[in-house]
Amino acid sequence: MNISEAAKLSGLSAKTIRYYESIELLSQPRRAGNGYRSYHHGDIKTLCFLRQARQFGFNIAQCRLLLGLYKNPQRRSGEVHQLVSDKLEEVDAHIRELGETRDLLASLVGACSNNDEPDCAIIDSLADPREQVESQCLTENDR
Amino acid sequence: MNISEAAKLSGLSAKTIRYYESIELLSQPRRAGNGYRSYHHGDIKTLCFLRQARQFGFNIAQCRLLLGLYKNPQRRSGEVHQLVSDKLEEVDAHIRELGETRDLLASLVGACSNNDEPDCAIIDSLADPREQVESQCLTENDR
DNA sequence: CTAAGCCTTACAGCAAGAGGAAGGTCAAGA
DNA sequence: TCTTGACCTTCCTCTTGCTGTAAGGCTTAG
Repeated sequence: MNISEAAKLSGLSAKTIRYYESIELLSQPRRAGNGYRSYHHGDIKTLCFLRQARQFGFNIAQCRLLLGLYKNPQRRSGEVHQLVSDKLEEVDAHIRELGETRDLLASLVGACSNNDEPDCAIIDSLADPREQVESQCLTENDR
Repeated sequence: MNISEAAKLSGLSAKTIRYYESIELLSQPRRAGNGYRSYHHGDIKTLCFLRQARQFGFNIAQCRLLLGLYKNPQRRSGEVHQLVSDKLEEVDAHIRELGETRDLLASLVGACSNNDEPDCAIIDSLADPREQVESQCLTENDR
């Protein structure tokens, strides 16, 4: 099948498939007589694997590792497990961080008088140099 | 004061300050006789404003809007409120999405036998083309 | 014969800076 | 006075993960 069919089945775009090939994340596919790329069932599974790994937040380097394990019949499942649980922790940390950001945003939203007057607690708070000092001291002390 | 002092006080890097100037997010600062950029108290507040806005997840275009409101004594606080509550919603949506990703990752981690054998439920699941069909149908139906 | 709809390669550009080269300036110490 | 180190300047390239576009070739239907 041609690249657009492979794209449809895998959920990646044709552009993305060619890009993965260009950075050697994917190996060169077979070519039909006219030079068109030709994909088969196993290729589609690989493409799906990459799409899902990317959706889970693995970057290209990590996808390379995962793909190596996928292709390796002698892999140890413990290695896969490690990569995935590391990612889980990373996502958890990101969620916590975003949660703090959300809470701060919510407190800004609550403090603003939200009318036609120029006075605005949000503006005041954003421009306040002190908003940074504490957290900077904290991170410095952390080290 | 010179740029590195302004950087320290604002929490931005000197690189970033120059970059903001190059994209005209910041106006040209005064220059000392030797050509060095020279910053004063009001500049520091502006820099802090930008640092905080970026930390809250506003992109450069949004920072431009916010900065316009900051500099405008005739602003209506309602406009600021709108921008910030939109961002709050955006962050909320992002958190929900990441939450789903985390749950899926956690289920993968739980399903893996995590040992020296090659059999791995994670690998199988990632390569499974069906994992995509439902969500794709959903998004298509949504339109 | 032509038009649409595929396919190919190759180059440019996006955000939001970080890193580094090459050179000018300034203040302190030998 | 000379040097050394820490600043500062501009300019250029690199990053990540693609997406857009140009210019051209193949295929199939009317």
